[in-house]
Amino acid sequence: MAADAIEPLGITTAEEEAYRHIQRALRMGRYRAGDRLIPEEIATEIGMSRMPVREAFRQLAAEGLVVIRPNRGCIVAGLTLDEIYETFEIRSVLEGLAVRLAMPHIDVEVFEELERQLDRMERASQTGSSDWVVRHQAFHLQICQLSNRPKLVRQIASLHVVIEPYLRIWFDYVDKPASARAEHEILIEVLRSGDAGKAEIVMRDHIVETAPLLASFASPGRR
Amino acid sequence: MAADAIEPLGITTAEEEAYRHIQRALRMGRYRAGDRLIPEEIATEIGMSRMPVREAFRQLAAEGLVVIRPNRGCIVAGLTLDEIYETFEIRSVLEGLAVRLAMPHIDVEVFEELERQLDRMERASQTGSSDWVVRHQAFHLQICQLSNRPKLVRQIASLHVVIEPYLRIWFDYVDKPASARAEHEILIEVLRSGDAGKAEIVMRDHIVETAPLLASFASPGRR
DNA sequence: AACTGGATAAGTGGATACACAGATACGCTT
DNA sequence: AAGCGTATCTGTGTATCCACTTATCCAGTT
Repeated sequence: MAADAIEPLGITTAEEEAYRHIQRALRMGRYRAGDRLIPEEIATEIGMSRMPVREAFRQLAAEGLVVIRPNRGCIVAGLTLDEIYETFEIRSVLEGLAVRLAMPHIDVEVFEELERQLDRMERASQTGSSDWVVRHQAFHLQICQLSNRPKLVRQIASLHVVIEPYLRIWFDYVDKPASARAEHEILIEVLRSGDAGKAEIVMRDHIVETAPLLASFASPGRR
Repeated sequence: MAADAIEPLGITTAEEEAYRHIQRALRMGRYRAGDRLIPEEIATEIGMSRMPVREAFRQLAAEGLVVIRPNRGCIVAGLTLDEIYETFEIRSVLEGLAVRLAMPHIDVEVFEELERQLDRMERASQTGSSDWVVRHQAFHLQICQLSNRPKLVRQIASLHVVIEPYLRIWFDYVDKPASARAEHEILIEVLRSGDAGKAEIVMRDHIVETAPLLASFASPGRR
């Protein structure tokens, strides 16, 4: 099929495309919290009608990236300070669980891969905020995925997306990957120890401790 | 306005109505896993067009209650045994977190209310499975809400909905509210102790321990 | 001058009709 | 009987229209 040549892997429905398009924009912080997302506008931007865009809105709303108010359209969700904390709290227990469950599936190759990830993270930190945030997420998800719990990983990934714009801002202001490297080395260290319970605690602490640092900076607009 | 008299609180858009309608049916176990949900059918059932139904599907899919496969429509999501376990694992850490954060907000009135809830649960257990499951969820959510973390409570509630049909089947087969009462009394007891860390552990154990009991019964169809 | 009220404009939510593509099922050919 | 092609069905996307809510603005009133 000719279509196959153009889109090699995966069927790209219009709704999927709209979803990806808007999500990318939100992750990159292109919109600010409270901005209205006009279906008409986005539809013409991607070259489709309003319906798939509306359906993409629903999906994004379910993930907490936007808020749909009846008859008043779709606005970009902004996290209050409390909500940022809350998100990190939730992340901490979910990723803590993930790392505990991952422990039995960890072998030597994993550590090599994680070290490589850390190197990539450090290199990316010199390139710019975007790359570092992406690599940082990849590092965390890499560990979580070893738990072999698809739904759990999915929820964690979803939370990462929600806080991504805030992480970017944070990075741009403080440029703090130096200590980040050390912190993540500690994570790998506890994985090496083989103590699942301890790993869970370390992961939880690691996550909640970064929350106040991040929250101390102005969030990209409030509700 | 006359409309106010008919619908006293909250604007009920058609999409909202479709969502509630389908969700209720799914919670009650009216459909079995793998059943196809035909937009046309449901639309005429509630008296609206297919469009709001389609959007309701999206929302339900985001919550994991249904699965939308491209060009192949919407089917009721079934949980495999592994997925039931996984859901309980996630619930355990989230509700554990909730109860830990709830601890500072607990006072005397709370215990009175929780005891009343337990009584209602026990009375409901004689009425039938439906009532007991609802009361049981209410009891858990009551505690979680004290954490004052809206997003966290929302996620927990969403997980409750997903496992609700399985809880109903479980109840119908074993009728075990007797030991359930004792277990939940223990929960209240640890809340009284004021030890947040201990409460978290007790809640986590309470939840994961019920999973294997529930999973030992046939789930309502598989994927 | 500030506040309230209504008129008007804009945008969302929903209905309907239609075109297209993928999936399933059936029947045909070999 | 197995493989293949076709037919039909259904889901997805587009276009258009309408109703209703919300938002804006201007004028009138106090």
